[in-house]
Amino acid sequence: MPELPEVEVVRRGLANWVAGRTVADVQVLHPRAVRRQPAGPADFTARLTGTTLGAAQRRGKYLWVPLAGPGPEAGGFSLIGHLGMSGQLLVQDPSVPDETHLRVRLRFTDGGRELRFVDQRTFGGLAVEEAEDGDPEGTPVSIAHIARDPLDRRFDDEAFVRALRAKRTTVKRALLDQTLISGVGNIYADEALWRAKLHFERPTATLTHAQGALLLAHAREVMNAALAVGGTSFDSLYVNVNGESGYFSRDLDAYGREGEPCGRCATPIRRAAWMNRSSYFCPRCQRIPRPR
DNA sequence: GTTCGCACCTGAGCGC
DNA sequence: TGCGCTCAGGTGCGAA
Repeated sequence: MPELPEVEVVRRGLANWVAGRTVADVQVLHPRAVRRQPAGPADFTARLTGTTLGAAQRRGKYLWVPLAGPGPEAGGFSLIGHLGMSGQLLVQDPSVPDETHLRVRLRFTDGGRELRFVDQRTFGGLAVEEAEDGDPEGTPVSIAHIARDPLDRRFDDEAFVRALRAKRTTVKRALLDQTLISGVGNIYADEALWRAKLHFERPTATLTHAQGALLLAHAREVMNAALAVGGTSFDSLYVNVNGESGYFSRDLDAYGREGEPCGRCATPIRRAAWMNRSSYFCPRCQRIPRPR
Protein backbone atom coordinates (compact mmCIF):
# COMPACT_ATOMS: atom_id res chain seq x y z
CA MET A 1 0.00 0.00 0.00
CA PRO A 2 2.13 2.86 -1.21
CA GLU A 3 2.17 5.97 0.93
CA LEU A 4 4.64 8.83 0.86
CA PRO A 5 7.83 6.93 1.87
CA GLU A 6 7.10 4.17 -0.62
CA VAL A 7 6.43 6.63 -3.43
CA GLU A 8 9.63 8.52 -2.60
CA VAL A 9 11.59 5.25 -2.86
CA VAL A 10 10.07 4.73 -6.32
CA ARG A 11 10.82 8.34 -7.32
CA ARG A 12 14.49 7.87 -6.46
CA GLY A 13 14.54 4.67 -8.49
CA LEU A 14 13.08 6.45 -11.51
CA ALA A 15 15.61 9.27 -11.16
CA ASN A 16 18.41 6.70 -11.21
CA TRP A 17 17.16 4.43 -13.96
CA VAL A 18 15.05 6.28 -16.51
CA ALA A 19 16.05 9.99 -16.46
CA GLY A 20 17.61 11.08 -19.73
CA ARG A 21 16.30 8.09 -21.70
CA THR A 22 14.16 8.45 -24.83
CA VAL A 23 10.92 6.52 -25.24
CA ALA A 24 10.95 4.29 -28.32
CA ASP A 25 7.64 2.54 -27.88
CA VAL A 26 4.62 2.53 -25.53
CA GLN A 27 2.24 -0.36 -24.96
CA VAL A 28 -1.03 0.13 -23.05
CA LEU A 29 -2.20 -3.34 -22.04
CA HIS A 30 -5.17 -2.22 -19.93
CA PRO A 31 -7.11 0.97 -20.82
CA ARG A 32 -8.12 1.61 -17.20
CA ALA A 33 -4.45 2.21 -16.34
CA VAL A 34 -4.55 5.38 -18.49
CA ARG A 35 -8.15 6.40 -17.72
CA ARG A 36 -6.97 9.87 -16.63
CA GLN A 37 -5.84 10.54 -20.21
CA PRO A 38 -8.90 12.44 -21.48
CA ALA A 39 -8.35 11.50 -25.14
CA GLY A 40 -7.66 7.85 -24.37
CA PRO A 41 -4.83 5.29 -24.71
CA ALA A 42 -3.90 6.22 -28.30
CA ASP A 43 -3.31 9.82 -27.26
CA PHE A 44 -1.25 8.67 -24.27
CA THR A 45 0.96 6.57 -26.53
CA ALA A 46 1.35 9.30 -29.15
CA ARG A 47 2.26 11.99 -26.62
CA LEU A 48 4.89 9.82 -24.96
CA THR A 49 6.62 8.20 -27.91
CA GLY A 50 9.84 9.98 -28.88
CA THR A 51 10.05 12.10 -25.74
CA THR A 52 12.99 12.11 -23.33
CA LEU A 53 12.22 11.61 -19.64
CA GLY A 54 13.46 14.16 -17.12
CA ALA A 55 14.13 13.88 -13.37
CA ALA A 56 11.18 12.41 -11.46
CA GLN A 57 9.33 14.72 -9.07
CA ARG A 58 6.83 13.96 -6.32
CA ARG A 59 4.06 15.65 -4.42
CA GLY A 60 2.48 13.48 -1.76
CA LYS A 61 1.69 10.17 -3.44
CA TYR A 62 1.78 11.56 -6.98
CA LEU A 63 4.86 11.19 -9.17
CA TRP A 64 5.62 13.00 -12.39
CA VAL A 65 8.41 13.01 -14.94
CA PRO A 66 8.86 16.13 -17.12
CA LEU A 67 9.05 15.35 -20.84
CA ALA A 68 11.34 16.95 -23.43
CA GLY A 69 11.39 16.86 -27.27
CA PRO A 70 11.22 15.76 -29.97
CA GLY A 71 8.81 18.51 -31.08
CA PRO A 72 8.14 21.78 -29.23
CA GLU A 73 4.74 20.37 -28.17
CA ALA A 74 6.41 17.96 -25.69
CA GLY A 75 7.79 20.81 -23.58
CA GLY A 76 5.57 21.72 -20.64
CA PHE A 77 4.13 18.21 -20.46
CA SER A 78 4.80 15.54 -17.86
CA LEU A 79 4.17 11.85 -17.45
CA ILE A 80 2.13 11.73 -14.25
CA GLY A 81 1.56 8.60 -12.19
CA HIS A 82 -0.22 7.41 -9.07
CA LEU A 83 0.36 3.93 -7.64
CA GLY A 84 -3.09 3.72 -6.05
CA MET A 85 -3.43 0.69 -3.81
CA SER A 86 -1.32 -1.84 -5.63
CA GLY A 87 0.65 -0.08 -8.36
CA GLN A 88 4.33 -0.76 -9.06
CA LEU A 89 6.75 0.96 -11.42
CA LEU A 90 9.40 -1.59 -12.26
CA VAL A 91 12.58 -1.20 -14.28
CA GLN A 92 12.95 -4.65 -15.85
CA ASP A 93 15.22 -6.37 -18.29
CA PRO A 94 13.22 -7.06 -21.48
CA SER A 95 13.94 -10.78 -21.06
CA VAL A 96 11.99 -10.91 -17.77
CA PRO A 97 8.54 -12.46 -18.44
CA ASP A 98 5.57 -10.09 -18.24
CA GLU A 99 4.01 -9.73 -14.82
CA THR A 100 0.43 -11.01 -14.48
CA HIS A 101 -0.91 -7.50 -13.94
CA LEU A 102 1.33 -5.62 -16.36
CA ARG A 103 -0.73 -2.62 -17.55
CA VAL A 104 1.71 -0.31 -19.40
CA ARG A 105 5.17 -0.87 -20.86
CA LEU A 106 7.69 1.77 -22.01
CA ARG A 107 10.63 0.66 -24.15
CA PHE A 108 13.60 2.98 -24.69
CA THR A 109 15.72 3.76 -27.74
CA ASP A 110 18.86 2.46 -25.98
CA GLY A 111 17.33 -1.03 -25.93
CA GLY A 112 18.06 -1.37 -22.19
CA ARG A 113 15.79 -2.09 -19.25
CA GLU A 114 12.17 -1.16 -19.84
CA LEU A 115 9.77 0.64 -17.50
CA ARG A 116 6.70 -1.37 -16.53
CA PHE A 117 3.57 -0.20 -14.72
CA VAL A 118 2.12 -3.20 -12.92
CA ASP A 119 -1.13 -2.82 -10.95
CA GLN A 120 -3.29 -5.63 -9.63
CA ARG A 121 -6.30 -3.54 -8.58
CA THR A 122 -5.92 -0.78 -11.19
CA PHE A 123 -6.63 2.00 -8.69
CA GLY A 124 -3.45 3.65 -9.91
CA GLY A 125 -2.69 4.99 -13.35
CA LEU A 126 -0.56 7.03 -15.73
CA ALA A 127 -1.28 10.04 -17.97
CA VAL A 128 0.55 12.66 -19.99
CA GLU A 129 -0.51 16.07 -18.81
CA GLU A 130 0.29 19.75 -19.18
CA ALA A 131 2.15 21.51 -16.37
CA GLU A 132 0.77 24.52 -14.53
CA ASP A 133 1.53 27.82 -16.23
CA GLY A 134 4.83 29.27 -15.04
CA ASP A 135 5.41 26.60 -12.39
CA PRO A 136 9.18 25.98 -12.22
CA GLU A 137 8.58 22.48 -10.82
CA GLY A 138 6.38 21.56 -13.79
CA THR A 139 3.54 20.44 -11.49
CA PRO A 140 0.79 18.84 -13.58
CA VAL A 141 -2.50 20.76 -13.60
CA SER A 142 -4.60 17.98 -12.08
CA ILE A 143 -2.55 17.84 -8.87
CA ALA A 144 -2.23 21.57 -8.26
CA HIS A 145 -4.81 21.20 -5.46
CA ILE A 146 -2.70 18.59 -3.60
CA ALA A 147 -1.00 20.07 -0.53
CA ARG A 148 2.73 19.78 0.00
CA ASP A 149 3.86 16.87 2.14
CA PRO A 150 5.68 17.02 5.50
CA LEU A 151 8.98 15.94 3.94
CA ASP A 152 8.84 18.89 1.51
CA ARG A 153 11.13 21.75 2.58
CA ARG A 154 8.40 24.21 1.61
CA PHE A 155 5.76 22.63 3.84
CA ASP A 156 4.43 25.36 6.16
CA ASP A 157 4.07 23.84 9.65
CA GLU A 158 2.31 26.83 11.18
CA ALA A 159 -0.22 27.11 8.35
CA PHE A 160 -0.94 23.38 8.64
CA VAL A 161 -1.64 23.53 12.38
CA ARG A 162 -3.90 26.56 11.90
CA ALA A 163 -5.83 24.88 9.08
CA LEU A 164 -6.07 21.61 11.03
CA ARG A 165 -7.64 23.33 14.03
CA ALA A 166 -10.00 25.32 11.83
CA LYS A 167 -11.46 22.12 10.32
CA ARG A 168 -14.83 20.86 11.53
CA THR A 169 -14.02 17.20 11.26
CA THR A 170 -12.15 14.44 13.09
CA VAL A 171 -8.38 14.18 13.24
CA LYS A 172 -7.85 11.06 11.14
CA ARG A 173 -10.10 12.36 8.38
CA ALA A 174 -8.01 15.53 8.38
CA LEU A 175 -4.75 13.58 8.15
CA LEU A 176 -6.07 11.75 5.10
CA ASP A 177 -7.25 14.98 3.44
CA GLN A 178 -4.64 15.43 0.70
CA THR A 179 -5.60 19.09 0.24
CA LEU A 180 -4.53 19.77 3.85
CA ILE A 181 -1.44 17.55 4.06
CA SER A 182 -0.38 15.07 1.40
CA GLY A 183 1.32 11.71 1.56
CA VAL A 184 -0.40 10.39 4.68
CA GLY A 185 -2.41 7.21 4.21
CA ASN A 186 -4.15 4.82 6.57
CA ILE A 187 -0.97 3.19 7.89
CA TYR A 188 1.00 6.32 8.78
CA ALA A 189 -2.13 8.11 10.03
CA ASP A 190 -2.64 5.35 12.61
CA GLU A 191 1.07 5.37 13.49
CA ALA A 192 1.23 9.17 13.91
CA LEU A 193 -1.94 9.16 16.04
CA TRP A 194 -0.55 6.36 18.24
CA ARG A 195 2.69 8.29 18.76
CA ALA A 196 0.75 11.50 19.53
CA LYS A 197 -1.64 9.58 21.87
CA LEU A 198 -4.69 10.88 20.00
CA HIS A 199 -7.85 8.91 19.23
CA PHE A 200 -8.74 8.87 15.53
CA GLU A 201 -12.17 10.39 16.20
CA ARG A 202 -10.89 13.35 18.15
CA PRO A 203 -12.50 16.51 16.72
CA THR A 204 -9.82 18.70 15.15
CA ALA A 205 -11.40 21.82 16.68
CA THR A 206 -10.60 20.52 20.18
CA LEU A 207 -6.86 20.12 19.50
CA THR A 208 -4.52 22.60 21.10
CA HIS A 209 -1.85 24.25 18.98
CA ALA A 210 0.77 22.12 20.75
CA GLN A 211 -1.13 18.90 20.02
CA GLY A 212 -1.43 19.80 16.34
CA ALA A 213 2.27 20.57 16.14
CA LEU A 214 3.14 17.35 17.95
CA LEU A 215 0.95 15.29 15.63
CA LEU A 216 2.69 16.81 12.62
CA ALA A 217 6.10 16.11 14.16
CA HIS A 218 5.16 12.47 14.72
CA ALA A 219 3.78 12.09 11.19
CA ARG A 220 7.04 13.46 9.80
CA GLU A 221 9.10 11.29 12.13
CA VAL A 222 7.31 8.05 11.27
CA MET A 223 7.54 8.72 7.53
CA ASN A 224 11.24 9.55 7.75
CA ALA A 225 11.84 6.35 9.69
CA ALA A 226 9.96 4.33 7.06
CA LEU A 227 11.86 6.03 4.26
CA ALA A 228 15.18 5.15 5.91
CA VAL A 229 14.43 1.43 5.57
CA GLY A 230 12.82 1.52 2.14
CA GLY A 231 9.15 1.84 3.12
CA THR A 232 6.54 -0.52 4.53
CA SER A 233 5.73 -3.88 3.04
CA PHE A 234 3.11 -6.42 4.03
CA ASP A 235 3.19 -8.44 0.86
CA SER A 236 4.42 -8.31 -2.71
CA LEU A 237 2.14 -5.37 -3.57
CA TYR A 238 4.70 -2.76 -2.60
CA VAL A 239 8.22 -2.91 -4.03
CA ASN A 240 10.79 -0.43 -5.32
CA VAL A 241 11.68 -0.16 -9.04
CA ASN A 242 13.94 -3.19 -8.70
CA GLY A 243 11.18 -5.29 -7.14
CA GLU A 244 12.61 -5.20 -3.60
CA SER A 245 10.46 -4.83 -0.47
CA GLY A 246 10.88 -2.39 2.43
CA TYR A 247 11.22 -3.35 6.08
CA PHE A 248 9.26 -0.75 8.05
CA SER A 249 6.31 -3.08 8.77
CA ARG A 250 8.50 -4.63 11.49
CA ASP A 251 8.52 -1.26 13.28
CA LEU A 252 4.81 -0.42 13.18
CA ASP A 253 3.37 0.25 16.64
CA ALA A 254 -0.35 0.17 15.91
CA TYR A 255 -1.33 -0.60 12.31
CA GLY A 256 -2.15 -4.27 11.76
CA ARG A 257 -1.36 -5.19 15.38
CA GLU A 258 -4.84 -5.99 16.68
CA GLY A 259 -4.63 -7.94 19.95
CA GLU A 260 -0.89 -7.35 20.38
CA PRO A 261 0.30 -5.39 23.45
CA CYS A 262 0.73 -1.63 23.08
CA GLY A 263 4.43 -0.74 23.14
CA ARG A 264 3.79 1.84 25.90
CA CYS A 265 1.23 0.33 28.26
CA ALA A 266 0.81 -3.30 27.10
CA THR A 267 -2.97 -2.88 26.62
CA PRO A 268 -4.03 -4.93 23.56
CA ILE A 269 -4.22 -2.82 20.39
CA ARG A 270 -7.78 -2.60 19.13
CA ARG A 271 -9.09 -2.50 15.57
CA ALA A 272 -12.18 -0.42 14.82
CA ALA A 273 -14.18 -0.29 11.61
CA TRP A 274 -13.89 3.22 10.26
CA MET A 275 -15.15 4.57 6.92
CA ASN A 276 -15.26 1.12 5.30
CA ARG A 277 -11.71 0.43 6.46
CA SER A 278 -9.79 -0.07 9.71
CA SER A 279 -8.30 2.05 12.44
CA TYR A 280 -5.84 0.56 14.90
CA PHE A 281 -5.36 2.25 18.26
CA CYS A 282 -4.51 1.68 21.91
CA PRO A 283 -7.73 2.10 23.92
CA ARG A 284 -5.74 3.24 26.95
CA CYS A 285 -3.19 5.64 25.45
CA GLN A 286 -5.61 6.97 22.84
CA ARG A 287 -8.80 7.66 24.77
CA ILE A 288 -12.06 7.98 22.92
CA PRO A 289 -13.21 11.62 23.18
CA ARG A 290 -16.24 12.22 25.37
CA PRO A 291 -19.35 13.20 23.40
CA ARG A 292 -19.89 16.96 23.63
C1' DG B 1 -17.82 26.10 0.51
C1' DT B 2 -17.29 22.14 3.33
C1' DT B 3 -18.05 17.53 4.81
C1' DC B 4 -19.47 12.91 4.10
C1' DG B 5 -20.24 8.36 1.92
C1' DC B 6 -19.67 5.39 -1.71
C1' DA B 7 -17.98 3.14 -6.16
C1' DC B 8 -14.11 1.63 -8.36
C1' DC B 9 -11.01 -2.94 -8.57
C1' DT B 10 -8.70 -7.79 -7.81
C1' DG B 11 -7.05 -11.55 -5.13
C1' DA B 12 -6.48 -13.81 -0.66
C1' DG B 13 -8.68 -16.00 2.99
C1' DC B 14 -12.46 -18.06 5.02
C1' DG B 15 -16.85 -20.69 5.86
C1' DC B 16 -20.08 -23.70 4.02
C1' DT C 1 -13.72 -28.63 -5.19
C1' DG C 2 -16.30 -24.67 -5.86
C1' DC C 3 -19.06 -20.92 -4.62
C1' DG C 4 -20.04 -16.65 -2.24
C1' DC C 5 -18.78 -13.37 1.08
C1' DT C 6 -15.50 -10.12 3.36
C1' DC C 7 -11.52 -7.44 3.52
C1' DA C 8 -7.68 -4.53 1.95
C1' DG C 9 -7.87 1.31 0.91
C1' DG C 10 -6.61 6.14 -2.28
C1' DT C 11 -9.14 8.92 -5.04
C1' DG C 12 -12.88 11.37 -7.29
C1' DC C 13 -17.46 12.55 -7.49
C1' DG C 14 -22.17 13.32 -6.17
C1' DA C 15 -25.13 14.25 -2.27
C1' DA C 16 -26.19 16.63 1.84
